[in-house]
Amino acid sequence: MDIEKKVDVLKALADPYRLEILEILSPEIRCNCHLQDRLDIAPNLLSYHLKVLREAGLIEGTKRGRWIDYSLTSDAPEVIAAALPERLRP
Amino acid sequence: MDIEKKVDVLKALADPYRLEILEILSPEIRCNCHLQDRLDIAPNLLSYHLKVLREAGLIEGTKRGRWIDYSLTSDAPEVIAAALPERLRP
DNA sequence: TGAATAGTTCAAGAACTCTTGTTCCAATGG
DNA sequence: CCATTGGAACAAGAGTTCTTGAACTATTCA
Repeated sequence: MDIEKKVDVLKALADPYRLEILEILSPEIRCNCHLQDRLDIAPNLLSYHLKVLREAGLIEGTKRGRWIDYSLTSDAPEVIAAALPERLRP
Repeated sequence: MDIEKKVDVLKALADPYRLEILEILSPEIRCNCHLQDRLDIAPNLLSYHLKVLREAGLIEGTKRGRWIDYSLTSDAPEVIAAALPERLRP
């Protein structure tokens, strides 16, 4: 993974809303509406943060009628591990 | 670890210079002058980035005459692990 | 079909971080 | 002691990112 990409992933993680979204999504798939209920955040702002996470390759969404089900990507843990300095991976 | 502190740690990681500093320091202690040689960066800017890493608890420096030896803190790996979403720790 | 709703996208401003230039402090060595 | 050197601290500007408000698209349901 090149350094630009590493920085993108780490920047995507480095925000309170986005960390909380990842915590919510980490045990299970959740629709956007569920995130909306839990986060006390404007809809368009939630949308923005979801986009940042999507572009970093950490989450993905599949449309279901009016809603979108978001989940972690299967390789999110690897993506995060690869972004950390080599000898500092926990 | 509270969420503000997690964000601070992740922000500290999310910069190309700082990632490189951590890579350089991860196998061994290095004086500031060595970092200066390797990084092609203004001295005061290096100083700024070292300060960010220091305040995040990832590195520490001990003065040796005119130079400062920087090293990773012993709990840097734990600090990083604690900053990541619980189920996403690699 | 047409109104209402869920979500996204765009643009502008606020807030923050990075970078640069300058100044300051402490240690070295003549 | 005084000039020099390495590093840190501060302030101002540039560049990013976050937040807000408005407009837009797609789906649902009367």
